[in-house]
Amino acid sequence: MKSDRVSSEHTNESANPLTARDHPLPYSLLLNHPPTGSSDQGRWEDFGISQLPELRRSLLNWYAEAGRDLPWRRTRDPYAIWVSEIMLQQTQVKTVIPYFERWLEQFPTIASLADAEQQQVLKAWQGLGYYARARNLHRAAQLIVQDYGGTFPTDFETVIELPGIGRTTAGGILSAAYNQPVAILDGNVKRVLARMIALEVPPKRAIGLLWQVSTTLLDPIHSRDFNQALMDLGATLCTPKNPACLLCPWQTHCRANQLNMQSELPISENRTPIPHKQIGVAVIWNEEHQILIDRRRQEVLLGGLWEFPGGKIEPGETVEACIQREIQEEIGIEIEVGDRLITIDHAYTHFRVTLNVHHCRYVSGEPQAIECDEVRWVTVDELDQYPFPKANVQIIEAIRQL
DNA sequence: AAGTCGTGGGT
DNA sequence: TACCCAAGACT
Repeated sequence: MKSDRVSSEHTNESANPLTARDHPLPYSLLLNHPPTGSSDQGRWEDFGISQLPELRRSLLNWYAEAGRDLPWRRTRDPYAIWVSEIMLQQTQVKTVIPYFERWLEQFPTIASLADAEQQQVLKAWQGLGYYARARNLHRAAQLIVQDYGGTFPTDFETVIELPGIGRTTAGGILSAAYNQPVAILDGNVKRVLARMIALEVPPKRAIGLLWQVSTTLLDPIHSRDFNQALMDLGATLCTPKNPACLLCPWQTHCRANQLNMQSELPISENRTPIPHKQIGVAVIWNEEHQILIDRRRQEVLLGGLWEFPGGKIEPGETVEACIQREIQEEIGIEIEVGDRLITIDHAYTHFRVTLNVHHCRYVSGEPQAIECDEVRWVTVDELDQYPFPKANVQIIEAIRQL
């Protein structure tokens, strides 16, 4: 276990002045039972001054025993911690670790990242998803070099202005790198706190309240460890399904556990069904046995990545007709649509697609970047050098197996 | 201020 | 299978 678990370079208690009693919870947000008599233990209002030391102590003690040993916890380099925080957005720890290790070898400093080409950066990010994170990380590195001499800033107001860094990520970086008492509210913390106070609305509907709770609970001395501990608690014990309440340091303080409602909380929003789109995709061969690929525009889904051109199949349209039309509209060339290469089903967050991929033969015209940033003829061996989204990597694999 | 933005893991 | 969810930010 780490020896520096309890650190104290930052001792500014006044930075965390809020107490629960300064911000009483509206009764409407509490789950059953009015706050009357002596039977109202566990209400959020009761996490006042007297409760806070015990809550903080018990969590920190648990963390010292059960906290995870993660690569980015072995450093205080704000750049490395920043990279980890960005990669970890909406992404599981297990997925991030290999990307994180490779990233720091390839881009060991802010300056080295700032100097890199965007294509290099996206290639290193390939497979992680949410590619705006990589584009913003790259842009922010260049801003830090330009405006702050390549040194990561230390004040919250400056950090949160950087592209890709919101309130939670700023708090995560500043507490982890400098032990500053800045609260966080990520998915883990939302779930833990929603259960602690038995929040009776979906966390999305009570963001302000949850920030208050996180800020109030935060240990002003051991801020780094406290925030890390809170996230570990959510990731390892206070899990979405089957939380291990018997092992939880806050078991006796948790209102959800008191009410035996830990499996019902937090309340989730009902989602609207997602659409399913049929897409025609062209693998266009020329007489030199090269393939035509295009680079997607920066702002759109998968912005900056390369793809095999194509588009949505209109109602009543055949796959072949769609491909021929899309290539004429988007690239400005004539092709002949041939055999089917592969069919790929892929699920994004807000829709599903079926890629109907066909071999095509180039016929005439000069390829133009009409609805993309760039088009290029490449050999099969050169495809590796370009960043592609996952569904297109599957197409490349199918091509290689020809 | 609801929609948008990827992919992998777990059930 | 299909669905949920993950160290959220941006528009």
